[in-house]
Amino acid sequence: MENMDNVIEVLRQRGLLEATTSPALEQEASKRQLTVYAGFDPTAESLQAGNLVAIMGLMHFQRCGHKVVALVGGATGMIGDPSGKTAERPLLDENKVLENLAGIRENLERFLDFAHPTAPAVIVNNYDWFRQYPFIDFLRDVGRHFRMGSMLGKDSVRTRLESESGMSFTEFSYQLLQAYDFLHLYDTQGCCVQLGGSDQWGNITAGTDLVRKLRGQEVFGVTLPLVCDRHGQKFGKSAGNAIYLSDTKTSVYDFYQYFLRVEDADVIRLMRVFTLLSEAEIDTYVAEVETAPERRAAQKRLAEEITRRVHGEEGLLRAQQSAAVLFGEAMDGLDADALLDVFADVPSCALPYDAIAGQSVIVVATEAGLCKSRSEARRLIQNGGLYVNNRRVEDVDAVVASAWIIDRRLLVLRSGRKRYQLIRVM
RNA sequence: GGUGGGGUACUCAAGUGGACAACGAGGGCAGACUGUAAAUCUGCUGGCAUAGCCUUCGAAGGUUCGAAUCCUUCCCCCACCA
Repeated sequence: MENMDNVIEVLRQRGLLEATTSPALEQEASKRQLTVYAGFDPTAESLQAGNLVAIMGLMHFQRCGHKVVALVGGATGMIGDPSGKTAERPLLDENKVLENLAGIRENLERFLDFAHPTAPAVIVNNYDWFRQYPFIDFLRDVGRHFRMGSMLGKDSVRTRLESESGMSFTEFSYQLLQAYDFLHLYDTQGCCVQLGGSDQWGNITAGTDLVRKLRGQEVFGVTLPLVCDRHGQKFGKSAGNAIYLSDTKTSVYDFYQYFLRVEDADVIRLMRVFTLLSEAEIDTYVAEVETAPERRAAQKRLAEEITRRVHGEEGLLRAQQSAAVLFGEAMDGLDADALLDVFADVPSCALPYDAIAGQSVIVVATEAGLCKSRSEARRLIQNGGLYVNNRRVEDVDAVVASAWIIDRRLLVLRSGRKRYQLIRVM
């Protein structure tokens, strides 16, 4: 073990511990190497910032010398977890799940060591053990051990039954599937801890109960707090869109910017949760936020740490360069080559020259994807929020002059103070 | 299967024959102020060739000069009963 710290204590210090099923877990954690698992839904080809909490949880376990298993819910993802949701969601099909699995593995490799000599991380897909499990057998082997009383008592079930939309049997069965996951991992991997968000409590205890009944062994559950901003909004959403870990879904630039824009009131807590910085170091940022909040030193460090972790040193550097140019000195002196280089990760699109020069700004902004519709572009200009090459567009009927196109190759559009969209001329 | 209630825009939620592209709230976007922060104030928030036109109120038909509103059938949800 590279690090003999007690993982439960570490989680507690970092504000990552919500609850455990038993205080005995803390003693176990310092006595022996445990195997812990956390589940991830393969709803997209990439995990989201919201998944970072669970990922960090696993990472701390591994750093404290424990074995970690990332379970990708190929089967359960086809069902849909009702926890924390007010409505059933669309079911995934099998091929899509397998596709997504590959992307999720890439995300996780940034945080977990899959080649560790004594405590390697592994990924499993629960579709592998559910695919061939006949329904009747499952009901006889597993279903028998679930009592209606406790199933109906779960928060996730109760709130849904009380809601207007109700709940389908499919969703109701979800807790059996997740409980069986735990049993399966206990049998095959010796897994004795499940990690999850606080909304997973019901599903986790379903698993610990099942293992106790069938194997007579105590296994543990750990829940992590739901990370919200100070307004109670779930972390990891920007304008309603999720922030993804893959640069194909969320550009490195946007990813970096998301963390850079974190409020003062949230930044320290997020640092504890999402970085490995020591408490002493974080303390220096506490002082910074107190005395010189306008420097945004803590935000910069947070964005730096997490972007480096997810996108590597290269990605971080480009995101920082882009930010320096866009929000710092004017871009006037720079030619297209320099700009394109610096803005490699800023959202951009490519359009033919004729689709830009001589076209109205409204059309170009829409074609470039900055605005969803021409009406929206028109409104944006009327509100004084549309910029071309950092110059505000005053006239709704303005036309893009060919002279605006930098080196005949690049046009910089901006909505408001901070949303940029580059157009590369083909 | 029966009875009753319900399905309206991103969400919640008004509207029960014309003044409805549809009140209000939240969210979102933009402007001012700032520190790429928060709070506050202001404007916008279906589409388009924007003083006009087109498409939308679960779906499809119908009545009417005119429907989110009335009728018919169908789909889905909720509650109680069986």
